[in-house]
Amino acid sequence: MSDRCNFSRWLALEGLRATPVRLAVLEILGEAPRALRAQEILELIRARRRVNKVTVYRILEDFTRRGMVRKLSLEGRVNHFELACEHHPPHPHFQCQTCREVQCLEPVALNRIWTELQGPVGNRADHIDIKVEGVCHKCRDIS
Amino acid sequence: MSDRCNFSRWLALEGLRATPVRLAVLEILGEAPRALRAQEILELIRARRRVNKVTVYRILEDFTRRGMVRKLSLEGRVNHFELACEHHPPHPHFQCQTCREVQCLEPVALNRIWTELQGPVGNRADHIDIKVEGVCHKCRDIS
DNA sequence: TTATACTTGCAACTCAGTTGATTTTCGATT
DNA sequence: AATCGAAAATCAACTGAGTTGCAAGTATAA
Ligand SMILES: [Mn+2]
Ligand SMILES: [Mn+2]
Ligand SMILES: [Zn+2]
Ligand SMILES: [Zn+2]
Repeated sequence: MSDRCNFSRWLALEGLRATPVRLAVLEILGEAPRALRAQEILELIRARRRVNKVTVYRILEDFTRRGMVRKLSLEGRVNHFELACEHHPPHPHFQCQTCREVQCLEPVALNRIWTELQGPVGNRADHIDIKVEGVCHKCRDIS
Repeated sequence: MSDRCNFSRWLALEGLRATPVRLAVLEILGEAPRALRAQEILELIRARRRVNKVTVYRILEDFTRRGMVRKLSLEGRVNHFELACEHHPPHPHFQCQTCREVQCLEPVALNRIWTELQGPVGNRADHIDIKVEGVCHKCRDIS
């Protein structure tokens, strides 16, 4: 996924130095087949280099503010992160109620329900998050 | 909202005693015009009686497991709760990115996109959560 | 009344995430 | 090459929503 992104160039465009930790965060998110928790990202970086958790949290927060990364609040207390590059448009997510694993679903057209979701007159809707909950195929096989 | 619910009877149907704290949780959620955080519920109960936070958290967890209450993961670390009685069918929510306030939106028909959201073959989708983010009318007026 | 299960309270804990201060690194300037 | 200032990383300590285990209280059943 998104192997086509030039992360060094992307950071330069944002006015950020292409430090090893920043590049590691982007590469790990770019290779991930699903949204990752901060702790998973931390452990994956630590497989290649020594790093403090605060650094990773601050980078993820900064990337989120800049819109380079999407922060997903799928369940309380633990956030998931995914790349928000041009190759990863927003899309719905599936979370299994048994194993808590998260899947990325294909983008859906929301044109028809978008206007219904604007809410009371005067609100400005910027984007829609869709989360589907259920039981994944792996957990269904077990039971 | 849902003044028509007989909470004592509902608890009896669930095989639960109609204790003062349980009734207070249901009454507060029934009167709330929006989803509430656990801490807000706690403070509203404390306006009428002494209560320990653990009791409220345990009641909310129990109600959620039984499907009497919906737990919303709108943003990391803080859950919101709302009544899931017959008068409150599931519906989308709006959260303002400025003041973080949550609004309940009208239910929308999802028939059309439901099948698209089933995901990879084999998953069983049970329900869909829709969260709209943006800026509420109050915060728009200010800026 | 006594036994039992249910409910609440208390204190201590967990853990993802945050804060502030300090040190290190890097790129520019001399 | 040495110096300097800003950006980046580190460290320890903290925050706070939610949890756990156990003791104490309360209602129901026998
Ligand atoms: Mn995704
Ligand atoms: Mn609602
Ligand atoms: Zn699963
Ligand atoms: Zn607002």
